[in-house]
Amino acid sequence: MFSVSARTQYGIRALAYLARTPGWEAIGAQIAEAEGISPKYLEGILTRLATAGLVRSERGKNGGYRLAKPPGGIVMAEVVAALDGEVRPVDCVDSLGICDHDSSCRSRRFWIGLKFAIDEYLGNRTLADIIEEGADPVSTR
Amino acid sequence: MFSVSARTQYGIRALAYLARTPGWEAIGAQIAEAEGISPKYLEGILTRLATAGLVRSERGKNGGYRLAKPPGGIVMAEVVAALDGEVRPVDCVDSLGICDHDSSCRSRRFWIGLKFAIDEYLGNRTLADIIEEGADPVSTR
DNA sequence: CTTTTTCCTATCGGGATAATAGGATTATAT
DNA sequence: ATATAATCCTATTATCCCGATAGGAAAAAG
Repeated sequence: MFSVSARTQYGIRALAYLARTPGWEAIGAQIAEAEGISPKYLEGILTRLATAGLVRSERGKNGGYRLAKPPGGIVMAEVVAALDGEVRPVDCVDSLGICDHDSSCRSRRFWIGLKFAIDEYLGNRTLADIIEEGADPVSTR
Repeated sequence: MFSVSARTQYGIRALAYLARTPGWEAIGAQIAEAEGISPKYLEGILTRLATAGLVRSERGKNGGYRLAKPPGGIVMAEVVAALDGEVRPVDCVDSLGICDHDSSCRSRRFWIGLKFAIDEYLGNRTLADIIEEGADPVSTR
């Protein structure tokens, strides 16, 4: 339940690799090789991350990918949204009129509450929390 | 992302129906009819809920299903686990040795943290929170 | 012993995911 | 210019899971 796609896991690995790399830049093949990800599949992942503004890409010789911001500015909620879409336990979380029991639906509020809980967690962690050594992420709050 | 299966949504509807029913008992066909769920598919759902001890079933004439406990005792975390399994963002949350970067893996802790956040939310809501009218669930805590 | 109900097993179609392939585009360097 | 090295784009495939369906077996009541 609530399992994360390989795409998202690959994406986080790629971002973490970039964050560890001098200048935060590398070429796709290099990331794929180092992280053991299918190069062609990784391409699509990096494209999504670039579209979301988390990564910058440059084509042609001497091209490659680099983090668009420092790791502390890359919020995990954005990463997840870029790769697997917004957190949406049920379809009616953001659009009404899907079922006939409209806005008084109790379970809808239940799922919206879950969405908030997840979004709050993901919104308060950054790539820096993932790559840094030491205590648990944001344990100091 | 993090979408809930139709199975779980159906299951919650069925539980809510039982909770609203006098004596908390009804037959499968009746629930399916009232909630607009495929009867045969609902069978499997109710079987799962019965196996998990959330619902009691009785076969034969005058048989049917009933809640095994009062709605306030049916924790949503159990419901979700019975229908879609435990919350497990990544496979390595409860078993090590899946990847080679064992227990020092930072992203593993990240996902475990997310699991805890979800489990805490689901563990603090019951069926009673879903069926009752009024304010948001557990807003009084 | 008939009826009513849950239980068990098997199958099927659709959709998404992960992966692969081939080429088109862009930019650098020589 | 031209070769090279990289991202970008589009399409295809294989596989798995889910939602749904079907047919019957088992059990309990009357």
